[in-house]
Amino acid sequence: MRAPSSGTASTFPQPGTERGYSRAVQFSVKDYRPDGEDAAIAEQERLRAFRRDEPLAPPRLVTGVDVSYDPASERLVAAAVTVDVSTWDTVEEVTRSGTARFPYIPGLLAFRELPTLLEALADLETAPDLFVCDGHGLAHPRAFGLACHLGVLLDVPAIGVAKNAPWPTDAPGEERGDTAPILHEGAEVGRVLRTRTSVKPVYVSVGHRADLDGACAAVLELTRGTRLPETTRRADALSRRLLKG
DNA sequence: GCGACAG
DNA sequence: ATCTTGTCGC
Repeated sequence: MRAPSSGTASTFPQPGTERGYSRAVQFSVKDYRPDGEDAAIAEQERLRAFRRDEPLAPPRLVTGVDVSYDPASERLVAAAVTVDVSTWDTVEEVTRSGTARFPYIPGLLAFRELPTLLEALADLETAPDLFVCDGHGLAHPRAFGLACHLGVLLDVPAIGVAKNAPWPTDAPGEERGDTAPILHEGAEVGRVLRTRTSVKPVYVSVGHRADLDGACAAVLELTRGTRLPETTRRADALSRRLLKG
């Protein structure tokens, strides 16, 4: 499917059409901020048509993204860390500091974090095989969480790994690797995945250009002895270190 | 009306 | 998201 012709006065980016800002992600956006909650929801529903499913091959370069926030200053710091899964080395880091211009509203997290995050990602020099987001993808009330949003705007493979459930789910078994489905109207839109035996599971869902089996396999690969993916941990550490330090 | 609600 | 250290257990 192609981007819709902009006959209206939409200032929103057309997926996959932006060029020149970054060699890696080829996307630019100065101020991606809908005017209110209804407009934000409409934007999610507009972009949802561009989301695609694709088999995800075992990735070598994986980029974890995360955003830290300081309520006092209303300052955001976004970080992205690319890890070479074959060596466990960090091969690239980018960060960006910004100001919160959209409130945190459950279901609309992307509008708060994406502007700063996209600016950080524009500095990436190497395109990874997969982006791992700190939040949901398809396991979202409108089936368009942060991982879908980021994936579609940049037209890159992306998955969501959240620390909390989007809605009540069954619990997986206690062993690492055990899963339970995240169901929405009978369809499996994500998976509760136990990444460490007897430790609270994570919530995995596809964002864009990935499949759930491949997503879960990648997450298990990235969680050797930790609950959260190594990519997420490094991005989190980097963003909060910059926020404070 | 009230509470819950990815980060 | 953030406020916050050590501590118990595998």
